[in-house]
Amino acid sequence: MTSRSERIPADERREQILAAATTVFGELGYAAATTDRVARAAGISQPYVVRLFGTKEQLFIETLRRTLARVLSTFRAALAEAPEDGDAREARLGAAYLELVEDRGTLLTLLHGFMMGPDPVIGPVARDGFLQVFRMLRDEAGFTPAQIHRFLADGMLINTLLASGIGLDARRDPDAADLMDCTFGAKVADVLERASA
Amino acid sequence: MTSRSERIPADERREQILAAATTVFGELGYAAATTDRVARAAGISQPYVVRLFGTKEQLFIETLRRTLARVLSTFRAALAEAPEDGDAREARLGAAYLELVEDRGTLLTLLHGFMMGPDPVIGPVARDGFLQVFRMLRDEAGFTPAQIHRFLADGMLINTLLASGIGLDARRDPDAADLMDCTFGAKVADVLERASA
DNA sequence: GTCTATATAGCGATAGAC
DNA sequence: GTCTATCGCTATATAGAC
Repeated sequence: MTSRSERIPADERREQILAAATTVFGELGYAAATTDRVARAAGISQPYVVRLFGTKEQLFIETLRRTLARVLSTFRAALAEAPEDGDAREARLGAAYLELVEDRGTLLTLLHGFMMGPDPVIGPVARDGFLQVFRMLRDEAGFTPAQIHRFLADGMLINTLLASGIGLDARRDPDAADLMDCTFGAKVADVLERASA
Repeated sequence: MTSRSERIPADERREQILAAATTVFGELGYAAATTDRVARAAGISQPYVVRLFGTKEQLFIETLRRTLARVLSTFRAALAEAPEDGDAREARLGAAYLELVEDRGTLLTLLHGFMMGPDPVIGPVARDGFLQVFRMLRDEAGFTPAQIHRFLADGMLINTLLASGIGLDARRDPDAADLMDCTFGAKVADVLERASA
């Protein structure tokens, strides 16, 4: 536990920072997150974060790209071991989505990116990411339009429930518990509740 | 076009500011929005905005409350003129949601509120708003759990598409157009596209 | 590869005049 | 009821030492 950080290869350090950034951006969003909080989460100084990524904006964009890559590779891994049957593939991808919920920061960073549509530089990057997911569902998963609709809509609802932290109220508030139950059933509600902690 | 604003009753002025704030917060989110931008949008000075609402945080909370009230009253108006049949009521509420899309700021401010779950003061307010919508669907609209699920999931997907501004790409990018089409069909895609401008 | 020190800018909030 | 002036804080980014 030295105050000065150990000397580490830049590549590895970048990865540590991106992991920390995923948590911080996911929690607070782009504007409210500070490079200093990312630095602390990564155990280094604030100027060094800026040094390695140029600007906060660049750091966010690379974080977005990283989270998107993680999402796509998780889906592709799920598809690789899924049967040909359409319904079974849909169920398998749904399960893959729940795996992603466990990481929390990944889905929340992505959602915060989508919310930045009006930003002239981040907006286009986020939209491109959205389209990559869409193309994967259409071309690689072979989903029908109805399946694509369901998958994206359910995904966005899960994202929002996760972001709002309603899962935390579920223990105290019967309505909150009922909401979680109505929308995704007890099993998924449980995953969301744990991920909200 | 005087540089100094006209003298107006505080109640009216508050309403102007809240309307401006709905646009600004919806566009930029809580953290990126500034009280100065809200002031300019309302045609008054920045300190006066703070004077009338105390803090930026309070302004956001009141804006959130106002947007929620608008959403609930729009839904209730739709239900009042809807038949008893469950499917027809669902369709009528869906149409009401599309009316809300026209205003853009309303739904986006609400969504930005949901994203602030971790914030110790705004988070609880946002979650409470979410639960109010849920209770309305369950107790007043009489929706089944499956209907509640569909309605909320579709709503969140619409919100996200709206926030990301993907509708704007649809003219240039065939995939973006296909995405809008797959998820909600040509008619809704058109509403979303116009609202993104 | 990493830090300390600091320049610089933007924003929320206060004071006080009109 | 509304403004101008301004304080004080926070945050990004730079400079330069080690």
